[in-house]
Amino acid sequence: MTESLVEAGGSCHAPESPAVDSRAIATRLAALSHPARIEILKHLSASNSCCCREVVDRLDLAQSTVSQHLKILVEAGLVRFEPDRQRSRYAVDRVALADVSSSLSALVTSCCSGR
Amino acid sequence: MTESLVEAGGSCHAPESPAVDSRAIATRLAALSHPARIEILKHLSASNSCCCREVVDRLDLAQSTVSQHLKILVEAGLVRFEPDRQRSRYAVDRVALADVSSSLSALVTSCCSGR
DNA sequence: ATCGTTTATCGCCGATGGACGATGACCGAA
DNA sequence: TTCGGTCATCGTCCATCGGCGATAAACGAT
Repeated sequence: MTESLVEAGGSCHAPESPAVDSRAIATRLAALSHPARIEILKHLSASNSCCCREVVDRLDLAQSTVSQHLKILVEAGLVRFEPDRQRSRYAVDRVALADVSSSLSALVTSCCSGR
Repeated sequence: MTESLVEAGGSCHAPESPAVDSRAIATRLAALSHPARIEILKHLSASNSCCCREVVDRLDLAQSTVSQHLKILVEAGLVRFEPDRQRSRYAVDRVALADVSSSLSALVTSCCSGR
């Protein structure tokens, strides 16, 4: 299912090719490291169609703030953006989200079996 | 300002939700959302005993910077700290690390099946 | 046409993060 | 003792984040 980036069993690891790209995973985790964005993700996944306004109604944040958070999530590749006529539609990219999770899982696995 | 996002400790509702605490997971992911800290985790897991100096030698960062990152990881509960006489010993808390991973996994799962 | 709604973006500001050097404390060795 | 090495913390600087209001653009409805 996931890419086999982690060496299994072997204790030799390449010096310059890390099992997980620290910068890549840190960037995506940064997009997730805000409670409002987690809430947004949960709400997006709970309803099929989400416009910005809908999220604004749920969270107690200004519209501009929510729009900013949505933009961060889109730029991180975790949320897909589809400009409807008037209302933008936002939807969780479940594949990308699962990929982040598996990346972190790979990091943890490599940290736990790294010795 | 963000009180309405999460009711901390409140167990009055969320009867079937898998209790994905947005603030808790965001905090721990924040500790992981920096490439230097990911690198530190990888180095800590690769060697059984790691003092601060050892990490400084590998990463191209000042000693004070590395010490700060280590402190952040310790405060997040991801790294255990054991003051030796002269050299502090840092070690990955593999259980805590696995817990973060499973928390994110739970969030992703709830986002993917949350409809 | 105007009005109302939704959205993205801009500017601003306070708070935080991340980097560094300098400093002092601690400890082992000479 | 002194010297060298290690470490945590302090202060400073700069960049970014996170919040808001205001604004303009786009669109539907009237």
